[in-house]
Amino acid sequence: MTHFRKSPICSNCNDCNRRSPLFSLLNDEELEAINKDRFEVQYRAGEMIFKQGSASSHVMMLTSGLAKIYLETNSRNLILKLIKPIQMFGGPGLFLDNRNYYSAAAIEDSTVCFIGQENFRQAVRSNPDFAEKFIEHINRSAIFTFGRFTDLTQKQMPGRVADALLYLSKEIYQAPRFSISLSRQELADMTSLSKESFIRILKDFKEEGIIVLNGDDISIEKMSALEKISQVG
Amino acid sequence: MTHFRKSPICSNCNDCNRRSPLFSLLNDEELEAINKDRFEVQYRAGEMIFKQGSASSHVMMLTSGLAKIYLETNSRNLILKLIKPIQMFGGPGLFLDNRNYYSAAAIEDSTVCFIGQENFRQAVRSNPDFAEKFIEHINRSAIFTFGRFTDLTQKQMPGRVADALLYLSKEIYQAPRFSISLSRQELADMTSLSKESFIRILKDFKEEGIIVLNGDDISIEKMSALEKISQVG
DNA sequence: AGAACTTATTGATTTATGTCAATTGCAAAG
DNA sequence: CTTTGCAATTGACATAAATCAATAAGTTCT
Repeated sequence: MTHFRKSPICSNCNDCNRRSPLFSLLNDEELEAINKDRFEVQYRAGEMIFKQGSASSHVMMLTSGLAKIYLETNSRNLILKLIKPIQMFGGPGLFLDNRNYYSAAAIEDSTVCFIGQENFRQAVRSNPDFAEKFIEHINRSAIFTFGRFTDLTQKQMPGRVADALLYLSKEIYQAPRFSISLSRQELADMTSLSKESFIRILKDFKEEGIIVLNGDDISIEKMSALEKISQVG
Repeated sequence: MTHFRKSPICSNCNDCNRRSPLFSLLNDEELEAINKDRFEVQYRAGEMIFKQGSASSHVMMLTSGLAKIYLETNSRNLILKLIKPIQMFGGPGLFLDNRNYYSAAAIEDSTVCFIGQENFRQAVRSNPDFAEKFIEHINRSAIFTFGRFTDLTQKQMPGRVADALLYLSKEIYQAPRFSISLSRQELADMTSLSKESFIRILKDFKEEGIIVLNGDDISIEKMSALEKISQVG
């Protein structure tokens, strides 16, 4: 009997199995070992999940809500990606020095499932399919980062704002119309722009009829125009 | 009897064993499988090794020379990192869609050893230590990329030029004095600056006595000043 | 050595983007 | 319903960095 509640969405690891291509490769025994140790923590919007530089002892799955993965620098934060259910995060320091190389924070109220590193590691060792799939996952992350890399270093403001909107629409909310739960500052942090600049471009898009904007409600009216802007940079 | 020559530095995989922490974990059998299939290709300075978007069928080791890994975009190239002997490259598309997500080209005359993907994959599957070490390697790359990411998006010109010089001095040439084999354009591509801007900052450093510059010969006179500039950004 | 190229350097100018400051809008607390 | 505080917006201005154009310095070829 514990006072830590498990989220309704994740009563046991079979839920993750159904939703994550990675865990479905585990056999009963491996799964049970992970399931036995795992625990969940609930975060309020805005709360930090872990901080860059701190010790990293678990692999994490976001089971509800929305979180941001971001790099902290002298001056500002740079949001690398958003995490939605059910996605894994917390990886890079694993198998290395067990430290976090980025920070994570909840954007909406969120639930995170913590999987013991040892169990995870054991699964990698004992299950080659799992190991391959995990490598695939890491590589996919690396490729995603490359994309961000070129986008942020080579495109100018309109292209980057378009990228952010397309990312939110296609990857996160999966709809042309959505109510955004990120602040303007966070949107700017996604694009490595100042919030003022981000707002200005957003206003331009609105005036050009590419989007309809009402506070936090955004509707993309001319998807192809936005894609064009993203491509041109 | 083949007309493809093997490089003197890499007569067989034991050389890589001695030099790469990764391959030393393989047993004789795994090593022999890899050794049997591997082949080497020699590149002249400037030649491309593979191109972003093309099919990726091998893991590669640079056994001699110097190469650049770079992302190609509409407008310019962005050098992600340099590869020197003996380092592995060519990874991200493996275990995924077997395509290259960046380009590679020789900066100096170079030799590349190609390791069949299937053999490599088999080693990952059969040898958990190797798998772990490989994951460690990928994670290290990811972390390196994060560093580049923040450097290029957050620092301004002097900080980025300082980063490039420090990287060349500490990681690549491992000396405070070196003769650079990259063109000014390539140096600019490392920092995501125009070549004119890079040259101007280099000139500033020279005038401030931080470096002595003579064509392609660079001597870092005030290492700590350069580190300071790098940190401040 | 000179011609034809390419690469590096420098200067003048334009442009993109950040910063600072003021105002507005909105939500929580009394 | 007002007050208080914070986020969003807008405008004016400053500055970092790119671009364009001209010259200089090397390279390669003959």
